[in-house]
Amino acid sequence: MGTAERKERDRQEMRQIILDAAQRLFLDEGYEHVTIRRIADKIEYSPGTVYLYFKDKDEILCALQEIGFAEFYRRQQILSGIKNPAEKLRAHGRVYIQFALENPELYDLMFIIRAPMNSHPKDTEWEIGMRSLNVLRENVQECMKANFIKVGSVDAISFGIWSLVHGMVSLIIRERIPMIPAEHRTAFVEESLDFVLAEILEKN
Amino acid sequence: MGTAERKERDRQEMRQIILDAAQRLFLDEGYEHVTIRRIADKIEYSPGTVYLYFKDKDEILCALQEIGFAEFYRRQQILSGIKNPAEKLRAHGRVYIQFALENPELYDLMFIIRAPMNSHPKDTEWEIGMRSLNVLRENVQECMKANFIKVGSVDAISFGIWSLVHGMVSLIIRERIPMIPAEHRTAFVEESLDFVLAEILEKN
Amino acid sequence: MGTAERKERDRQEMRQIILDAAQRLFLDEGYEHVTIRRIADKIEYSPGTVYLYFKDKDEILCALQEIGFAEFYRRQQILSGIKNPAEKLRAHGRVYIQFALENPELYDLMFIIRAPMNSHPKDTEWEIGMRSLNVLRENVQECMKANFIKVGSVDAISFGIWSLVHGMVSLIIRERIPMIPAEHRTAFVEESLDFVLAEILEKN
Amino acid sequence: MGTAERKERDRQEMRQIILDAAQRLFLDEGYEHVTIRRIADKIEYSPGTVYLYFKDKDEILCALQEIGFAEFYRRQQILSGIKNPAEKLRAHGRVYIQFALENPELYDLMFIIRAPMNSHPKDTEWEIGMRSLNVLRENVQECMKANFIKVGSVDAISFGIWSLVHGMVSLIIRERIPMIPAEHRTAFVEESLDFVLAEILEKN
DNA sequence: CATGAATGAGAGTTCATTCAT
DNA sequence: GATGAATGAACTCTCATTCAT
Repeated sequence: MGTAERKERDRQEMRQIILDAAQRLFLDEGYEHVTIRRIADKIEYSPGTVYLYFKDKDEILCALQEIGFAEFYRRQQILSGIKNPAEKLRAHGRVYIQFALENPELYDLMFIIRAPMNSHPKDTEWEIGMRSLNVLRENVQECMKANFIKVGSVDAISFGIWSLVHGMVSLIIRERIPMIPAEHRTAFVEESLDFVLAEILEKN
Repeated sequence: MGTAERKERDRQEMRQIILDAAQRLFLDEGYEHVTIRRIADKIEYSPGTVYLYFKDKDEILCALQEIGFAEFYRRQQILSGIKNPAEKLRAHGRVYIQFALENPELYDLMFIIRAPMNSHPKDTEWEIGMRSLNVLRENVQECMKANFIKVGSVDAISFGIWSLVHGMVSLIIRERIPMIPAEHRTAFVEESLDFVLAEILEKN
Repeated sequence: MGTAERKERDRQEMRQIILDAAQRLFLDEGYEHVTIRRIADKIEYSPGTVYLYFKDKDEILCALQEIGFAEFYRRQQILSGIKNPAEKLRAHGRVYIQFALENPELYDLMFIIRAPMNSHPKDTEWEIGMRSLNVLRENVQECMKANFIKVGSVDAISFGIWSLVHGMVSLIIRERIPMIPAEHRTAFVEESLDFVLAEILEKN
Repeated sequence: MGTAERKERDRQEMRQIILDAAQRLFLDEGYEHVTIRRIADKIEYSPGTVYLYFKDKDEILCALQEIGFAEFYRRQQILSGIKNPAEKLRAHGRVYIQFALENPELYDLMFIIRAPMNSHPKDTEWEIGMRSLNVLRENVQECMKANFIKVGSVDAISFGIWSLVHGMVSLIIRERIPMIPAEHRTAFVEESLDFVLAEILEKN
């Protein structure tokens, strides 16, 4: 009875092909130019075919978002090996930045794009986003317990740190920092991050 | 030769009228609902007329960006009255946030939107943006001179602070923080900002 | 040669399954939502399969019409138990109305919809419809014989009565009588029917 | 200042051209085949142009309905010259039938089509329809006052008469009476109508 | 026999832009 | 200088139907 399985696998493959095409279009032409037609053209199928695999445009975007969130969460998990919470927080920041700059189009979709969570998700969708935020909150909490951070509320601090890294990568992704040559980007960004985190994390 | 001058002045007036209408539409209906037709309707001219004053839609958006940058710069200038550089930096952050949250669509256009500077100047445009960044850099430099900040490069620190505030407001504007109820927003944001700046600015 | 017979019987069974599903869709979702895909989904076959049993969508609609006519004819037959022709005529009207209001989408298909008998028989089809009309004609004829109706041609009278009930139910089905609240519908319709029939059927 | 007027007149002319094309399409191809694109093709304009004169497809249908209701009402008004209410009622029926058979596509739109009064009208629209119904009700009332009709409620009787004529014409328009050759249609229909009305209207 | 992936045509609608007046 | 009617290309989405497997 491998038939049903094969069918399902084929289906998933086709979904993936569509998602890949959509993602490419994001990179090449930007969010607002991603249309069902263009996706269909890119994969050399008819527009109708896309609808066999995705209910509508939103579903495609949501699927891409989920892929992004899953990958980001996966990267966060690796951090759990780091015992020192301050060190972990610094690594956290670098992981965030690295993820964003390696997958700018996914990051854009997840955190920048004008939310396409019109119809269905809102909950399921963001739950998965919240999961990642919670990992950060826990990290901050550990830092507080270990006295690396002595004042402030967990939420405010977490939001601050998140904003810091989000601000950096979104200025880069949306090309608002022409002053930094591309080749120094990562170094520059990490310097900024290190500076702020160094100030926040007191030597105890 | 007053005729040519008058003509030019009339022309500028009309451009302003169009830009005002466009800006109102931004505020009232959001970026994606701004169409040439709607702008024309609002000023009670025909769509064709708009094209007599602006080459295309992009040119209107760019002009609006400039208006935004000018207004933001104006607000920054007020800060020059504050003598204590640390205090000034804190005020700087609040001014930034206030500007963004009061003019979310304009802010979006200036700092978030996928740049519509496709066919247009790219440089002229950003010069004006850089001017504002420089005001921040100077403020940071003052803080370093006055020993409020003891380590780090001016550029990295400036970028960090900018990223922090940009990150906060852009997460809010693009609705990525469902966890904060709208009424606590400003307080929460300022708490985060104060926390980070307090850590950065050492008591000397 | 039982094989051929079995095949034919299987074929008829499958046709019936498809028609049942189609009819359910009619009732549940209305004419315009009946698509081949939905029918196929409902019976858990593929769209292609439907085409093995029916040439096209029209053929399904025609088959449904026939089912409708058969059911209506069946209901008419029950009337033959009523001996008094005047009484029978009144019952006839009520049966008609009841059938229509109980199966509005089917009735619509049979008597209102722009005929889907485009490519199809036109005659075979309507023969079966005529059969029902003839039952009415006979009833009218009986009434004339029994002196309940004293003047007029059978055809004109039959057409008049048919038009009356068809007019009532089709105004209702196509929602052209906002003035009657739904709960009084049946009562109101029967009042109208009784009035007209009372006038037509003289007390002899 | 005839310019504004001319503009308005041109506009109305274009609307009329569109409406005429739509009406033709109704006749030639039936309601469900009337599409914006086909209308545009027929008048040799682009689809977008149609939207300059009508908000959406519904508005076109509603405009046609209104035209139909207006014309029908106009014809009803002529009846007011007839003093004898019984005679007037008979004329009323003939006017109704004549209007329907002379303008089958309009009639279809007004009374048969699955109501397209989705969004806006419902009220404005049917008010105008009700106006015509009221003319009938008044006629019936006059008949009752003058003792041509001795029993029954005005509403039930009016509904009965309306249903009768509506039933006749809609069976014809939707081609459910293949048994009558087209050339005898009017005569046959009037015979039926006269029969029923004769029974209803007692000689007093 | 049955599948179901794929299509092609077409639905309604929107909008930046042009051009004859 | 201003008009505004008109366009053409684009959009998302639906569906009857076909055909290789």
